[in-house]
Amino acid sequence: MMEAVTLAQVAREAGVSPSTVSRILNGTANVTPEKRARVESVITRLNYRPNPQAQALAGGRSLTIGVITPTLNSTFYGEALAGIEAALNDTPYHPIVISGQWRTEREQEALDLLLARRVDAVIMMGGILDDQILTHVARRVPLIAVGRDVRGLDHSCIVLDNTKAMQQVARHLLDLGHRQFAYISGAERQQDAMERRVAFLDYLGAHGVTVPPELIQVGRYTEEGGLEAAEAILNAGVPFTALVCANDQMALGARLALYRRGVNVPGDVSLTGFDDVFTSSLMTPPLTTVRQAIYDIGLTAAREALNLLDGQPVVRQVFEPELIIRESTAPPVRPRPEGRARQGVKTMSTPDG
Amino acid sequence: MMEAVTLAQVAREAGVSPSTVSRILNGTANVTPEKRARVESVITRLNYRPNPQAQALAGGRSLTIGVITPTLNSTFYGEALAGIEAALNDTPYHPIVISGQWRTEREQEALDLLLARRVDAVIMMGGILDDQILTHVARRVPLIAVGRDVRGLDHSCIVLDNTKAMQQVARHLLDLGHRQFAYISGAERQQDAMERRVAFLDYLGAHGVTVPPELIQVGRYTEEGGLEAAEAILNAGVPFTALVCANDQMALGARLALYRRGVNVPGDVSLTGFDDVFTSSLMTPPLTTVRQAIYDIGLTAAREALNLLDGQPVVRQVFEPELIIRESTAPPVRPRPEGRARQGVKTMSTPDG
DNA sequence: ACCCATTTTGAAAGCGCTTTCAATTCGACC
DNA sequence: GGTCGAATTGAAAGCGCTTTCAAAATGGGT
Repeated sequence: MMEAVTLAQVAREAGVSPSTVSRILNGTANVTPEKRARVESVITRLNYRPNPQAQALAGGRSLTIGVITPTLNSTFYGEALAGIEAALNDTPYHPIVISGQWRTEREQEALDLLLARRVDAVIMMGGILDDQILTHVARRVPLIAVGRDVRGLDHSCIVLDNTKAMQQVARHLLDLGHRQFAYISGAERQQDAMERRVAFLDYLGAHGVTVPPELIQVGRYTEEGGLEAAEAILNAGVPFTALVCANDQMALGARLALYRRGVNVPGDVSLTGFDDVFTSSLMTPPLTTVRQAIYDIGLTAAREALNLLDGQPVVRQVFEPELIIRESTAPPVRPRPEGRARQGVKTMSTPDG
Repeated sequence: MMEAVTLAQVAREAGVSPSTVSRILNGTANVTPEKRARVESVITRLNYRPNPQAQALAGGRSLTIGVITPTLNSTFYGEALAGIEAALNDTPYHPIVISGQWRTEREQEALDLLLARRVDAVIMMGGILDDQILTHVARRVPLIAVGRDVRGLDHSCIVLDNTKAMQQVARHLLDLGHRQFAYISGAERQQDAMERRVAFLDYLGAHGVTVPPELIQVGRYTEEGGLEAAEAILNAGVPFTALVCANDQMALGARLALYRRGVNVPGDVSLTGFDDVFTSSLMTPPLTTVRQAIYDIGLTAAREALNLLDGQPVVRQVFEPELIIRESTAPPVRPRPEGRARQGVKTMSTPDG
């Protein structure tokens, strides 16, 4: 709808060859200051902006970085995206985001699409695609994995120390005096879900506490999943004083389940999450959780991707978790006799005293 | 890192000219079935995928659609993005998203970037950029505005009937018996924030109810803003039984402020939001709000953009709001004597209060 | 069988840029 | 002042595709 200015026009206008303009644009070679000034003034006068498609074609680089996120409408991954965007902001690169929907075939499609688009690098956030496929892709294009370990791509992984994180949660609750726990896990095929569950149960075990199998439920990392899992746990009829969730979203769902049963948080049950999604600080009560510096993780991921592109060495990054204690956890106060609760309300009972 | 297959290779392999392959790819002209079959088999055998950059350069279209969203980590806009992604999914087009951060200069940058990237169309979600700038841009590239009216671009706007929506909220609360209201507004420079506030106050006024100015606060559409606004309202010392928020995010913040003051929802105060963000159904208590079919709005926006690209006529779309009554609203039971709220006491409301 | 109007096809010219490669200019030095 | 190496510049060949344009193949009619 409007003729765009081309490099050739700039060159003509400035009385130099296209090559020279290109060199100035890319800093590829020395140019007389006088000519440089001339060209630059023409560029601003004409408001010239190089055509990325042409640059991509001629330069063999698309100047785009593909990002695969599990979902677009999540506060958690959204913040990672914000970090990536910020990191790329003053580089010539640009993110191009596709969601994988937690589905293998969708992730595969996304990957194919990105490769077809000739992205210069790929950032894979989470995801359930096989390590094997990822290592294979990594041979074609620089790849950074976020929130998961990929066998054979150790350097390009950015992960959180899930084990340490869960140990902090467990210790916090143990310190408060809790001995009866329930646990809501993420989808088991996701690596970090496994890590978190194992870390939690092991730590408890090491301190002489075991969790009854009925009180361990899978919540698929979603709010609905957390809600259903919490209901299943409440229905089990086994007493517990602390409910630990493998992420904040499930904690939110669980919170509603507890609310509906009239279970007071943290009065009757202490509740914890994982991630420190922004809205967790606004829950009623604000949620005790483990902070993942997800924005920074996104930032780092993008920077690492750029390093990879530069041929610079990258190194596996492990982010340290930070326990954020808010108001959803408290000592297990009053022992509450079984069956005392209002009608229709399943009750928790007696902490060990 | 791996030699990509080119159209020329396919042509050679299939014993036809590049032009023919191109024609088959784009359906630009008839081709003998026999040749078509031959070429297609070669394409699948070689797993050929056209280079989008080359297509863009030669075809004059970049096959991308620029999307400007206020922020990347919002459930609300995230869902719109999901809708856009879905709509574009089986078209050759692809979204490229930039966030505007509610800042004029940032939005302008985003727009410039998209134009520099030669996007074929632009979808502008919300935003505070001048109508004038947008109409100007719209002359260069097809533009769809979401959630705002742009003077002179009526056809390309997709909006919600904010007035009707707020009237529904007001009526609902009025019907419940509320007469004393407080209101938390969005940032005033945003069009819909104005529309909602005016609609709400006017409707109330028409029914003989006025809202004291101290009970009208601006919350910038953010959670923190909502929290602060609610505190200001509580500090005003003027009694009210219903707190109406111009979006769900502010309602979430306000909820926390109420919780901290020991104000029971909906026992002491009824709370309403706007948007029906996914997590609103999981608040404690689940939030009464107005549903914007934001995913569908995203879907529609993308389709309209495609229509615009096809040169087809587009028409202004007005989405109908739907009041979603949940548990955060109830009749105003006990009149609350001034200043009764317990300092520092946190009470959860229970369902069957 | 022949002619002419259609279809189908291929050759070739770009799209806007980068990047050799070779030519030109410059400056330092003898 | 002339020579040589280094620095600067321009011509031209692509990058992988689309799209005229004209040539070749087809087929219907007589």
